[in-house]
Amino acid sequence: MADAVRSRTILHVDMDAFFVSVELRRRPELRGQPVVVGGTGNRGVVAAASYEARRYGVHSALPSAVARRRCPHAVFLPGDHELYSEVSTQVHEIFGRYTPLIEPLSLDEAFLDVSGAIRLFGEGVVIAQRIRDDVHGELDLTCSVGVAPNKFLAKMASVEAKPRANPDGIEPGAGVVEVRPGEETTFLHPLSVRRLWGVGPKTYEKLDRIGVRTIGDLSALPESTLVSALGPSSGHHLLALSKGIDGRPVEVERDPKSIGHEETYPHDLYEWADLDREIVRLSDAVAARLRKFGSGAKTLTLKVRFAGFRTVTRSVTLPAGIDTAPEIVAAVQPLLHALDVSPGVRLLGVSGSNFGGRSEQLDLFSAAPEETPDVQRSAAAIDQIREKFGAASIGPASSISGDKLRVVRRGAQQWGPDQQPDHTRSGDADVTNDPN
DNA sequence: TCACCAGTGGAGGGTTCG
DNA sequence: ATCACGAACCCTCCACTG
Repeated sequence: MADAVRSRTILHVDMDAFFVSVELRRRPELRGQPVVVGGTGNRGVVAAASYEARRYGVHSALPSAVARRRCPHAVFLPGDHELYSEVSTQVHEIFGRYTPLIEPLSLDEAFLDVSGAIRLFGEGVVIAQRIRDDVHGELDLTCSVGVAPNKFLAKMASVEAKPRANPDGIEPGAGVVEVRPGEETTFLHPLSVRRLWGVGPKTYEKLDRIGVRTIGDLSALPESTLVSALGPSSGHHLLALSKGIDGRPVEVERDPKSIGHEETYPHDLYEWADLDREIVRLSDAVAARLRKFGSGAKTLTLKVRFAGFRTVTRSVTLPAGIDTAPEIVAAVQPLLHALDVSPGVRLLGVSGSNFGGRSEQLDLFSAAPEETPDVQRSAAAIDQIREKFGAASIGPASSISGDKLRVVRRGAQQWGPDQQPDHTRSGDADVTNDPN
């Protein structure tokens, strides 16, 4: 049983400015320039910034409008999620040469448990360097790698390994940084608590109020103090992290616990006709993904962000899981209609959780086709058509916009509404109904 | 019948992450 | 002076059950 606590070697691999770096492979003339990938519209955000752009204070999640002001001469690119996804798969293929224990964190980050690969390939830092060489040699991309006995420390180490941009210039990074067993506190304690996983602006504020600024400060606190400040779960967890303790395993496959879609509109919506149409679109998208996942959702949640940025959620839980658009609309639409939308709606979202129900029941009792309700049979037909002709080939009639006979789909908009062509003020509800 | 308790699950909001 | 999207997790309140 002592084997259960045998020490591990974990890598955290983080691609450098991933989306931008992928774009630069096909736009080499832009190398060395400030380049920004992300939402191009006024309500979008930055998804990735080149290190040249970071010198001007442009970083991911920054509103595009602010980025444009800080760095007007930057080249702004809309982003190509599908391409990044493909390249990410190629990067993971390289990881797979060294270990099957890969936990993707996002398209550009992953944890690797290489404990079992050391005898074959060498120490953690050796594997880390080989991965960097493979990625650079084969894909023309660079990455930074942290090596440590657990996930948390590996992640912290990879940040230290990264290049840094400041107004004066760009410092190249070390590429690989290792935190060896025994060095945990020396490495961690001088760093700001802000760097801890789970400490955002709000938690930092709370910690700052009780005089905690570095991870060392936090580690010296009695657990009871931290628990009363942050709650039992976070308190316990953060204290462990501050001591370099993190027992979470690298998890290869994690089933999602919710599936949802949300969208920010280029103009606020006021008309029920528009809102209902959007509810149908979002429900249809969620339903399709639920069916693909092979499970119904018992809890459906509606999310509404009003023009003033106030956000509310409303949810219902049904006795059985559902996975078709009409059923989801029926569950979610009344939630929306119970709200006062007169302030204007900036964002709508629909999501399903609490999985279970339909698919399993169908398996259990294997209903005869003629007993299958119409909604489910037509949903299956829709899935087949989309399989053959693409996702945009078919959609609910009520999601077709009035003026153009075209299924309204904006699946590509990942980082906010696209740049709007100067809008024709011809009877568009969201424009003409502005109360002012 | 009442007061209290523990456990559970829903609802709604908030925070954090990439 | 403007703030995406998708998801996970946490907290608090509340109703119900025994």
